[in-house]
Amino acid sequence: MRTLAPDFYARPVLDVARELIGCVVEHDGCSGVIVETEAYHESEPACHAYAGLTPRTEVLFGPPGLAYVYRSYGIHALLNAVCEPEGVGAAVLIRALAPLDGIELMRERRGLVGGRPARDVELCSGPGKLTQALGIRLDQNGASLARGPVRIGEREDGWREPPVAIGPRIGITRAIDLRWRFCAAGDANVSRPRI
DNA sequence: CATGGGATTGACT
DNA sequence: GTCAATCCCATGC
Repeated sequence: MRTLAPDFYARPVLDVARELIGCVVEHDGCSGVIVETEAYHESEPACHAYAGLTPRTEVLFGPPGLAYVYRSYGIHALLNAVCEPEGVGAAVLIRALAPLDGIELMRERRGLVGGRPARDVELCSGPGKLTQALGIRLDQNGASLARGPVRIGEREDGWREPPVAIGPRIGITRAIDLRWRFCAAGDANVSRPRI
């Protein structure tokens, strides 16, 4: 896989969020196609960087192309790609994948869902699910997305990106009017609520 | 130093 | 539809 260079991320976060749809995330024997993203920027209060430069947000303000991984609700690790030039706090949250390789390993990592093994569409259809399925943990915070262990790259098999649907971001309480969520239209792996 | 909220999920009514 | 699980860290006293 040809991984995306830091230049790709050193641009307006909305452009990167849209263009990451259709790219591939790879980690520890598993991979999937990105079908849902959200953009976050220091200028709006739903972004962690809105609070300024703190130990928590240090990576967000760092160079583009790094992984920003943080714990959500005390339980889930959420994967973001740091964007915009160094010094600007912005990132794209990876919210859902279409499973590609290592599906049985993903199923093992996801464990039982409703008392039975997860169906394919339950493996990566949410930001906490996909990190669990790929084995991405907090210790990957600050790592390079070009060099790994978590890598993001372009597909080389001629797959065409579907139309992208746009809507408001999910699960936040502030800046809920911004339509900064991007989904591969009609893809079954997009999390709820669907646009 | 204590407290409280959050970019979620899964189980249950 | 409701609700608990559970951790990091920002905030305030």
